[in-house]
Amino acid sequence: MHYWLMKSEPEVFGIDHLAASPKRTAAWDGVRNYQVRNMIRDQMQKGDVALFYHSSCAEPGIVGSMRILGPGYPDSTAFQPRHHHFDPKSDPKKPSWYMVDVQLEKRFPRTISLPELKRHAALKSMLILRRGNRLSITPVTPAEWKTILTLAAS
DNA sequence: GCCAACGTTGGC
DNA sequence: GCCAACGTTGGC
Repeated sequence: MHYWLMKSEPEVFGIDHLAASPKRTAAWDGVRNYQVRNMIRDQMQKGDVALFYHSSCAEPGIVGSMRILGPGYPDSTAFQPRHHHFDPKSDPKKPSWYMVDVQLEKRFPRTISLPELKRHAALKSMLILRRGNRLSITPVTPAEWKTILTLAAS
């Protein structure tokens, strides 16, 4: 079992969108970075859990938690010419990109903001806080996960 | 809107 | 394989 943090812009796909999806479930598609692709394709599995992070918005921070419903599978949006995530170089017989199904577990009662994350010594190694980090999915340690759930409930 | 940081592309 | 140019991310 792995712990993850997954970033999304709330205006594009935020926690409200996931909450409003059928069964609070959606495909996390559109990943177009090889490091992130590798994590989805090679590591994600049913039973993993993930934090939902809002980026590029008024209050960046962690807003909830999700379940990973199964292993990664080919990202079909890469094959659709009119889709804005279309990638003509992705061959359906040898897909370049992968996505994963996620289900909203909990919307936190408050946003754990980026400045708050930075304040906690226990979180100082989080990859999301590393300068220049641009990966939309990053692994989280069990200790970080626990700390964040505690903060969310406080 | 600015800009630092990083990934990708493509000429050589 | 090098590396400059370019595009994207994301906080501020």
